[in-house]
Amino acid sequence: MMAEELKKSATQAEGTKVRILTAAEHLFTARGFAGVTMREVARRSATNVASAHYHFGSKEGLVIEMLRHRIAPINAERLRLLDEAKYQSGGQPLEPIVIFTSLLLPIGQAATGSKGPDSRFMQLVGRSFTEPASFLEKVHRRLFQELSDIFMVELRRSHPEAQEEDLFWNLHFVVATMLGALANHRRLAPFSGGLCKDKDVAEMIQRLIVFAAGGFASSIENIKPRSN
Amino acid sequence: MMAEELKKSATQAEGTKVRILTAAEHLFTARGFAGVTMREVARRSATNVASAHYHFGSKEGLVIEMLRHRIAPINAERLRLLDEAKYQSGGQPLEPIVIFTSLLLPIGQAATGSKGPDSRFMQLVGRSFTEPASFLEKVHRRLFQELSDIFMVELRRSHPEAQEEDLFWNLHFVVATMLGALANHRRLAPFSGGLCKDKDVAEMIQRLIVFAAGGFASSIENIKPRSN
DNA sequence: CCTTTTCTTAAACGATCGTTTAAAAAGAAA
DNA sequence: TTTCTTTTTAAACGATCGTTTAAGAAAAGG
Repeated sequence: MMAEELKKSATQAEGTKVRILTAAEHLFTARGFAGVTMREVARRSATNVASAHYHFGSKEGLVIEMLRHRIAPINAERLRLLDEAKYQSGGQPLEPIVIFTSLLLPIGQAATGSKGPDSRFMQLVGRSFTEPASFLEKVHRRLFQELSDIFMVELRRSHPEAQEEDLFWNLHFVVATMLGALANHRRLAPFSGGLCKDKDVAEMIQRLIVFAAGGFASSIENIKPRSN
Repeated sequence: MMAEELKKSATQAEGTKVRILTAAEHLFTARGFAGVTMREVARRSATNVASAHYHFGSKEGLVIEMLRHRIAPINAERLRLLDEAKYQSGGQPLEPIVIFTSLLLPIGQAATGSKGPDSRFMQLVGRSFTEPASFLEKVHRRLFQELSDIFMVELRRSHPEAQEEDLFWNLHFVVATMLGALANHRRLAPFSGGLCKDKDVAEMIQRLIVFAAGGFASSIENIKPRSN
């Protein structure tokens, strides 16, 4: 190989990796990690089973890379929105609803991508938290620990008098609400008798932000009333 | 067989069914539906693979029966608490937090069962909503449709002026929060740096009820302010 | 050109899956 | 006991899994 590691290396084989990743994403989304075989991934990406092992080492490696490949841009957008809000507030603590908007909006945008309503990918992300596969814990820590810390700092700035424990619990609940709503939406919507439409993910995100901010405010205030 | 179908039939074989169900619950909880083999269930329950097929027909049948066997009592307790609240209110519409307490408390009690903190079973319930297996949708409808309708009636009585769509969306979010919090707790708690303890499920449920009620109230009021 | 590394492929390996078969064991009814 | 049904068991069936091997094709470097 050439010594210039910095070059994009979009030369060859990179196309194969992307094809495999895309096929894997669609298949894992539809049928789960354990429900998809490497042979199906190979067939859908028009490659070979050994090729996927060559590029990703194992099925686990493929799952990890697929998640990272998709989630990293979403997290980048989250941090961008948060920085933007911090800049606009001019050093003042952010309102919780602004913080949660930065956290929730990008995942909604990702769910309403150009290529149709691929809201099912959100089900895959939610699933990655409930799947028993232990190797996912490392992925989650690598993908979300830093993000969690950064948002926690803003939450603390907006509620300097709150107990650390309460802030954690309620951020925890906000994330759980987001994961639960996005992951379970397709299964929960039918219970509304068709009133919760499957398509309009954007509307759901807006409602979700209001709900999460309301739950957070209610909990913080009920436990330790604001004094300022 | 005898003609008395009403007899409890606790005679024989019933013990085998229970042993298989218990073993299946523990294994499915630890490693998911696709991650557990019928041979493992047979070994753990000290039976034979063919025995499980004799009693439950298939692996799907075993999963369905295991879920029903566990969730049915929880739903019964939910309805009992709701009836009790309705009786005590004397015909007055119930406060949303009372409705949500009836909905959320029983699942917390089930998670703090006598045999140690089997909070992992809640992860299994949450997983059953994100798993791709389509046969689960029928189970969910059978187990939760009636419950959903009953709780929806009480929500409507407590908010007669709200739009049907808004009520559905926010009940939807409450359930999603519950599922998300219970299912993801073990994966989310580490992000708090150990502040969210794994053991105290009861405390989490109490916080969850406050959070859910607050989110619900905030959403309903923001969309259509109460006039009475 | 030739050499070396990177990538792709067909074929096979060993293991394990859900399910079924057929016969023996256990229980209930007579 | 004898007869009939219900339950348990060992063994096997056919299919499919993730992974590896080994050889060839393609690309890169000289």
